[in-house]
Amino acid sequence: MEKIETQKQTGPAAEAALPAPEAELSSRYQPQLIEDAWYQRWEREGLFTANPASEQPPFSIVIPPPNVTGSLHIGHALNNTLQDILSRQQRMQGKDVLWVPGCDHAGIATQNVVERELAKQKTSRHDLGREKFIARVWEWKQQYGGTIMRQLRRLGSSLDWTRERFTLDDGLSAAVREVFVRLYAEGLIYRGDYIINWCPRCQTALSDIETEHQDTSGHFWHICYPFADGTGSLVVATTRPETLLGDTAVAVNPQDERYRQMIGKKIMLPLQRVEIPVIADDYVDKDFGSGVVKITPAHDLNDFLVMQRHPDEVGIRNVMNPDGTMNKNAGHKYAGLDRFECRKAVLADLEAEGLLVKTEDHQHAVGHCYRCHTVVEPYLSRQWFVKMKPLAEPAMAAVRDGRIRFTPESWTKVYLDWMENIRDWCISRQIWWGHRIPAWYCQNKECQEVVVVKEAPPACPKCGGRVEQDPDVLDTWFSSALWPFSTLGWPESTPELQRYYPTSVLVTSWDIIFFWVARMAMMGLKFMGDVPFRDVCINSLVGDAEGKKMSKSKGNTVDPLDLMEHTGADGLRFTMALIETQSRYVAFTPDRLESCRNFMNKIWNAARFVLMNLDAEVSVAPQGQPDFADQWILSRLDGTVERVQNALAVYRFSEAAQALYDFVWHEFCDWYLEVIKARLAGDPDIRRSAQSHLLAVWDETLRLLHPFLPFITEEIWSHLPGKRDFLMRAAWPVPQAGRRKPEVEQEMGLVMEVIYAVRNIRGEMNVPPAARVKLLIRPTGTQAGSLASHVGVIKELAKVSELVIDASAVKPPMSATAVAGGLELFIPLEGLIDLAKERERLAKEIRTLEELLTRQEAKLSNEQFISRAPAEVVAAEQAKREDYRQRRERLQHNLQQLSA
RNA sequence: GGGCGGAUAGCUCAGUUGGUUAGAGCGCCUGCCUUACAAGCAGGAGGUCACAGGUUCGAACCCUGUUUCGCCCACCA
Repeated sequence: MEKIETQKQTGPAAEAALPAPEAELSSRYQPQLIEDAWYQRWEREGLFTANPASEQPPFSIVIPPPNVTGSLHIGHALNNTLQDILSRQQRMQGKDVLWVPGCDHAGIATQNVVERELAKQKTSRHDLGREKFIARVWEWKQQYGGTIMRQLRRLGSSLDWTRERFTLDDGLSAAVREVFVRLYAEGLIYRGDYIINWCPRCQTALSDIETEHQDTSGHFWHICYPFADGTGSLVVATTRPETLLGDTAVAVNPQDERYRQMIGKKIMLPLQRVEIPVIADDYVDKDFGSGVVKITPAHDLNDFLVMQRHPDEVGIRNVMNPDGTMNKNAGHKYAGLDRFECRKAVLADLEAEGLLVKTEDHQHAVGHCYRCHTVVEPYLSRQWFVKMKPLAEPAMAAVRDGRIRFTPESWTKVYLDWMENIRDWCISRQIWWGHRIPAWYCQNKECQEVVVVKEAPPACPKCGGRVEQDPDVLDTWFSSALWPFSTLGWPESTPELQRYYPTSVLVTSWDIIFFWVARMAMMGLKFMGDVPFRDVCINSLVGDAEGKKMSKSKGNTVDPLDLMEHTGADGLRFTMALIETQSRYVAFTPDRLESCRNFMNKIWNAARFVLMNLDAEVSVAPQGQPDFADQWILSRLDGTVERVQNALAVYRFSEAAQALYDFVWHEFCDWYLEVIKARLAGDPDIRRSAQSHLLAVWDETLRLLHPFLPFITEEIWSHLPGKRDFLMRAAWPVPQAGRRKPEVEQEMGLVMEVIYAVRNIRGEMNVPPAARVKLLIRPTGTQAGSLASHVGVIKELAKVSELVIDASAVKPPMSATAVAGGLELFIPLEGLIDLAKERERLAKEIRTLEELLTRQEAKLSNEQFISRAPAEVVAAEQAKREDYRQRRERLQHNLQQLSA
């Protein structure tokens, strides 16, 4: 109630902005005049709002929350179009639909954006301090954060805006703390010193999957490590010579005969002039390189693990600052140098000392920050981690036993493979924008208690000392992992949570299966005891015309808002549906968009035709018996309903869109509308019957189209006769067995064949379009009877002046001939016919038939085929051969006659 | 190193358990401003489905291998 009141206040202004529906459709399709208005009407009427108290079965989707920093790109357009198609279809099918909108705070990304703003103003987050900086980000969020949500409205997304969420909302933040505290209590969250991926530019830890490995051509430097006692040396190879400064051991394989004697000896580490031991560890592959590995525990994961296995022999020396420069442990000569500068300096110095044995080119994968693409440094630091194995087990089971089902199915393996090899998740980030880790440390040096609780404790519960909260925040994906239940009110037991969890389907792209889908599965099972979604529909990534991934840096992006400006939201939506074929990448090409815009125009014009041929009093209830053409189109429509329904049920959006396109354009417009014109111009009774059936078919077609094309269909619908509620809440069509008429479709097929054949002759013979021709049909079988009732249609659509059907007809001398479905067609073309041309045309047709016949004979002379193929297949092939034979004979006969 | 996906018309792509003359959009050619639509209508050309084997009565589709393009994962310094 309250909501409606507030809306009324803004009502008059909004109302004034809406154009009053006109009696007729404008002669041109102008989407920009109708789309925003309809969205406002739907939203004001509460048509997007779910009703937890509803009697209807629920259907729910949570949006993959876009980054607050973002604006709508083509991938969002695709992803949200698909979700909206499903939501609208389900709503029309009587479900109580909840599609939850919202944004992700996108920790590092957003912080980077605001920091760049600050840099422009010659200041920084460090100048501002934590509190002021965070306030600044919130300000920024208030100002720009709504952009993408507005753009989703523009696209027509039927999101329930009364339930919009943001990952930093109070409720969602409470959920984050709840989860953290519970996992910590169970020992599934822990804190420790490990090698993590460190971005020296963002100055934060990253998880493994936030590190993107790129193959890079680098070098392999072989360096001489002399023994301390002067008895020789070992050669080690490295791709990162600057880490030499942090070496605390050299390792060989214990089985390696070459080095067995050296184990336990001391190396005098070059440049650093410190002694380090030679140790033995199985990790060393004796067949790789020299079989000797330098051990740098503070800057390499494997080396760190080696150190842990040899705690008494191997020390640790961190030689780098968080910003990627060398620290004083690196030695005064190198301290302060950037890591890559230091690399050069180290190499130069080794060279000078004659210790650089050789330099090889080397291809290797180098980790880069997924946010800023800086080279990531393996770095020893104290971080928070989630223990993943116990969480992954149930998440794997849920997929294995089908409680979660991927579409396309092939993603299942990707998901499971990753889960099988999962490693603990580093969740702490050294940034400020995000959920602060709910851990407090007692400042009393004697105590040092770590307190992990949901709300800040006033003092240390153990010693009463002062506590300070951990300065770090959580990985953004930690809160995203809770999205399917945190948005529904968890940990409170809300009606929404009861009703809409598990959600029905998750629609997302494959690039975030690990980041998001897998983690939601784990967290949902852990905290809700059930999967977060039943189906995972994986949509494509949209590339450019060359199939390249779109990115701002490549400059090959297209702005969906520009596209909608040009084509309307519906045109873009249809393009998105048509393009989604479940392959990894789909190419966005402007001609595809163009053809969809043309389709919108076709629909608009069909609507105009329908409207201008309806009288105001026409009722939707069909009057009188359906005519042959009505039966045909209803049969085709019914098939289309089934195709679209089946395709959507398995998320084959392209197939569904294609079925709609074909039906509307090539059946409804090309044939039904053309055929019905005569009846609409006929006697009042005939006209009325035609109108009512036309309206019924069009009515249902609009319903079928609506989930794909909500705006244009709603607009057209509103102009149809009769007092009409929103199309958006009309019932979606269902297939009705009684409407399928294979015999009618077959008969219509024959009529179409005749018309095609005549048109072909006209086209090939260059008969002027306006000129009418005579047509003589000689039936051979039983088709004559059925054909007789379609004389009018054939005459009209094939531009025939006079049509004779006669089994004893004789081919008139100067005439063109064709054979269609057991019928022989003669078109007398005295004066018009070009004999040579007709001979050529016939000869070509005969050649085609001859080729087919040869193939057919070969097939049928194969005894294996006759004996082993199913009888109906053999029969069909035989019938085909007969058909080809007859047609060839007729045409040959006619050709001879023509030559005579 | 492991895994995945693609190779079909000039271009971008469909082709759902193997069985009509392999389809669409765009482009191309011919003719049309025919009162819903030139953002359109009618007709047409264009493909040894990457290659080589195999399974089968029958393969674009299933199997094996090859070539080639792309992607994902990975603690060989």
